[in-house]
Amino acid sequence: MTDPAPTRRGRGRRPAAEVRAGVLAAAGRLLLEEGMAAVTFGRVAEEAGSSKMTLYKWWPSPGALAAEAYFARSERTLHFTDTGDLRADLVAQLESFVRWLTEEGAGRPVSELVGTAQTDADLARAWSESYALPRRELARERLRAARAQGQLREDADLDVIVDQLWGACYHRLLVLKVPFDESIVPRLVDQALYGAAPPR
Amino acid sequence: MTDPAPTRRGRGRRPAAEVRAGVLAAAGRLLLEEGMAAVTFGRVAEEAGSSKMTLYKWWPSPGALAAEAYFARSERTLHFTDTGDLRADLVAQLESFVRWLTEEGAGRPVSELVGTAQTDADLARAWSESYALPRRELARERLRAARAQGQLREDADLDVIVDQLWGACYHRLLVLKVPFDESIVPRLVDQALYGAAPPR
DNA sequence: TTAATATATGGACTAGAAGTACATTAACAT
DNA sequence: ATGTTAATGTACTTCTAGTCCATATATTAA
Repeated sequence: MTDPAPTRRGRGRRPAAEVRAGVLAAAGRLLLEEGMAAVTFGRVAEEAGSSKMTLYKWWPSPGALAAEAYFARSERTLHFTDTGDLRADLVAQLESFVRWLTEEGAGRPVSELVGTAQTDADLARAWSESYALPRRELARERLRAARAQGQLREDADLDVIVDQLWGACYHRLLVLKVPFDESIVPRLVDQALYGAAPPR
Repeated sequence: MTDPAPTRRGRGRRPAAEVRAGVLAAAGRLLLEEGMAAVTFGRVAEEAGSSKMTLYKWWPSPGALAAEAYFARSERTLHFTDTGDLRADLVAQLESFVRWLTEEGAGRPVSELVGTAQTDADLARAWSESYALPRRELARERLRAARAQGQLREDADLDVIVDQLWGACYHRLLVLKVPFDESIVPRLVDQALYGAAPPR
C-alpha cells in the first residue's frame, strides 16, 4: 500500500565488523544455552538479526560457525607456566583444564563440538587447526624443556605423554561419559611420571 | 480403480524376527558404507524394505539404531587373556584395538558413533551401557589380578590406568584426528607401567 | 480350529529446515 | 563524488522428519 514512510529500515549493507560480531555472539549464546542442535544458520541469523545469506557466504557449515564462536568466547590466556617443577606445572595445567570442563560448564559445548566434528569436516578442521593441535604443541614444548633438564627420560615420547594425560580426561568426558573432577589429576600425573608398576 | 488383482503384496504384519534382522542389517550396512549421516529412519526403512513406522516404534533415535546395528556386527570375542605377563597382555589387547580402529576400518564408524552420542542421549546410553563400560570392567579385572600378583603398586588407581591407555588412543582418533598405528602401543604401555621420569 | 489381538505395511500428509534467487540499498574504496 | 561490494528482506524450492490412517497378515488365546 501507499506507505507514507517507506523507510524500510534494515535493508542494505551493514558494517562488516558489526555483522560478524553479532553473528558470533548469537551463535555462541545459542551453543551455550541450547546446545549444538540449536546452532543452525536459520536460527543464528534470526537471533543475530542478520540474513541467512550472509552466514552461507562466510561460514562453510553451522558447526564451523559454532566452533569459531566458541573460540572467540574462550579467549583464555592459555600459556604453560614453567616454574621448573614439571610435576607441579602439569598438575596445575590439567586441574585448570578439568575445572574448566566441569565447574566452569565447558563440558557440554566441548563435547558437542568434538562430537559434531566427527561428522562435519569443516568443524573438524577448525577444531584441529585452531584448538587441539596448537594446545598440544604448547604441552610438547613444556615437556621438551623438562626433558632437556633431565626431568624426563632421554627416550620419552612426548606425544604419548600428552595423549595419556589429556586423553584420559577426554576419555571420561566423551567415551565413558562418567562424572569426574580435578581430584584425579595428581594421580594421573604421578602415574604418567612414575608409572603404575611397583618400584624395582 | 477397480483393480482386477487387488493382491497388494507386502501389506500386513510380517514375522518380527525377520523385520528386525533386515532393519539391523540395512542400518549396519549404511553406517559402514555411507556413514552416520545416511542412517536416518527414512533411509533405513527404504533399504530394509520396511516401513518407517516400524522403526519409530522400536528404536528411540536413528543413533540408537545405528549403535545396535554396529554391536550386532562387531560380535568379536572380546576377552582379556591372562598369560600372567601384564605387559604382554596389555600390549596385545591394545594392539588389537588399534588395529581394529585402523586397518580393520572401524575408525570411522566408532568416531561417528561416539561423536553422535554427544548430541543423542539415546545413543549415548546404548554406547555406555552396552560397549564402553563393560569393556572398561574387563580391563579393570585384568589389572586387579595383576595388582594382586604384585605386578602393580598397591595404591595404583586402576581406573586412571584404563583412562590413560585407552584414552590415549581415543585422543588421537577423536580429538587430534591424526593418523596412528599399533606401533605406539608398546611405548604407551611402558610409559603407563614404568613412567616417563628418569630412573631414580 | 477358530476367534481375537497385535503390528507391519503402503501411502499420504504436515511442519519445518536447508538452501537459493533476486532486487534493493547502504557501506566501502578510490 | 562515484563506482563497487555486499548485507538485507522476501519469496521460493526442495528435502527430511515425523505422523496418521486403513488394511492385511502374523501371533496368541480359546
